[in-house]
Amino acid sequence: MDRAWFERDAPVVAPELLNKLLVAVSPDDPRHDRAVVGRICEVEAYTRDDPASHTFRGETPRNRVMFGRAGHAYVYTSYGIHRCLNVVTGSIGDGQAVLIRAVVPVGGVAIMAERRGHRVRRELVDGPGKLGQAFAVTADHNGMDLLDPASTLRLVDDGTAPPPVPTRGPRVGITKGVQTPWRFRVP
DNA sequence: AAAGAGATGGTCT
DNA sequence: GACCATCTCTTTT
Repeated sequence: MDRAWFERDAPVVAPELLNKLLVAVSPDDPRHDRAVVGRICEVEAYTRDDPASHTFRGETPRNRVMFGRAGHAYVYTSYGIHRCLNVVTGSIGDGQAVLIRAVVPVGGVAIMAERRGHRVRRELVDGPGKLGQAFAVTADHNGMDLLDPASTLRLVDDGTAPPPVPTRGPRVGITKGVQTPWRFRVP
């Protein structure tokens, strides 16, 4: 995946990010080979001139990386509890990103279950906070280059095409910009 | 099956 | 001091 691929507007990148792979490894974990893999099945786009976006009111210490290089991770803490993962898009200074809301587990399922309190497979990674748990996303991942094969958290294209007609609808969990249909899912 | 509330802490006003 | 890009558990139909 070329970085230029991500240097387009978030609403364009978002639907095309569907069916790409998210891979996380935990090198610090004493156990061997703790890789977790999921196929992205739900995303949301957030842009600068978007009242629901963290960048709507300009650059702050928190949203700094959203104004940085495309393909990097923007991790924020939601409701003081959850870590949510975004991929920065657009050009430097644009302040856009795509929130990864859900994946289909395809590898390391036992590890995800362990981190998630042994729930049924369907409930392992079907929300942004749950994804943060299952992939062990932390503030340390903020600003990480998701396109670097050496990164412990990265995006991979295994050749699977995005859905030709993704399910599209309003974003969830927001109070402003509710009408903008920038939530995309694999049908 | 659906609806409600508490948890919990950083960020911004 | 208010507001969250959420989740889980409990209570109510």
